[in-house]
Parts: sequence; C-alpha cells; structure tokens
Amino acid sequence: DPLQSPSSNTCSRTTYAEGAPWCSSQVRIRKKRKPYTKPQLAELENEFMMNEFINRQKRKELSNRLDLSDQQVKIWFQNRRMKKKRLMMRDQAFSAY
Amino acid sequence: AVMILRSRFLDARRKRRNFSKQATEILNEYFYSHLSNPYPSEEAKEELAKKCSITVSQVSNWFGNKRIRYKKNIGKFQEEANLYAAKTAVNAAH
DNA sequence: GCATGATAAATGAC
DNA sequence: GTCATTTATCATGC
Repeated sequence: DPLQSPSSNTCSRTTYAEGAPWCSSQVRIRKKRKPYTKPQLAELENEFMMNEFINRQKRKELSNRLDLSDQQVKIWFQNRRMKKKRLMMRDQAFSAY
Repeated sequence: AVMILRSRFLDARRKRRNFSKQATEILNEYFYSHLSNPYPSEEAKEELAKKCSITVSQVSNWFGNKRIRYKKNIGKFQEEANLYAAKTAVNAAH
C-alpha cells in the first residue's frame, strides 16, 4: 500500500503553533484521496439504488469487479448514505419556500 | 420555473457564490479569536450562520477549508491573523 | 491565474 | 452503523 506521510509540518515550527496546537501534526499516515472513475461510480450508484446497505457477499464481488478494496466499498456506501441525507435535508429546506 | 430553481438549489457546487464581506468578517473574527481551538460548537455554528445569513453546513465548510488552508500555509495568513488579532483586542478594550 | 466554496475519499470518535 | 472531521479535487468567481 502506497502511503503518504504528512511531511510538511510547517505548522509546528511557527510562532503561531503554540497558540494553535490543533495545527500540529495530524499524527497518522493517511492514504491519499483518489477520485473513483466514472464506471466505478456508475456501478456503485446502481448498487446503491438496489439497496443502500450492502452485505458482505455483494460487497466482495463488487470490490473485485471494480478493483477496489472491500473497505473502500464499505466506506463509499457510508458516505453515500450521508450524501443522501444531505440532499434530502436540502430538498426539505427548499420545500419550505 | 420552480424546478429550475430547485435544481440550482440542490447543486450548489455549480453555482458557487462568494460570501458577503460582512459574513467573511464575522467568520474570520471567530476563527482568529479562537485560534487555539477553532472548532465552534453546534450552537455556535447556528449563531454564526444566523449572523452571516448562511446555513450551518456552509459554516462548517468554511471552517473546514479555513483550518486546512491556514495550517498548510500559515505565513500566507499571518497578515490576516495580525489584523483580526488587533481588531479583537480593540473590541475587548471597549 | 489563484482565491474560494462545495463535494468526494478517507479517518476516527462513539 | 452515524457523523464530524481531514484532505484532495472540482467548479466557479474575478
């Protein structure tokens, strides 16, 4: 797994670092965010339409087919459910007018 | 007509608009006066949203962007930081 | 041409 | 599981 460290801690060296500890090293190594391809998203969206909660079985075959990890598919569905909630809230807010 | 407005409302990303000068002023005042912990509570977000005439989600977006961009290049924001530090100092004196 | 606001991957608290 | 975040990317403003 190609990992990337938060190399630049320009924050902790500056005079403002003392007043902003939140700024200092975000600690752990984080995988770089990589946008998914259009075909990948199309399949994920299609599966989400079928059911918003995916089981291990379908998750495995989806991850294999899309060249994504099992975890990535799981996270995508979680984020997708949050997105749906945001859109519905926004729609509701609009309907108020 | 309503549907057109609705679609634009739903797809805010495509129709991004900069916040008003006053709104940015209020958000920056809060950010730099809470530089040690620039994480407003839900209540604080709602109050800021009301003052700025924006949504709480927009407040969250603003602080998220501000925090990451600030810490990525503190030098670029130093002048701004000094400005608002002086401003809050004046407010405190009164 | 970057600044800025919103969104898409990814993490972690709970 | 949700959900507030971090980070990179996108789309727009100017």
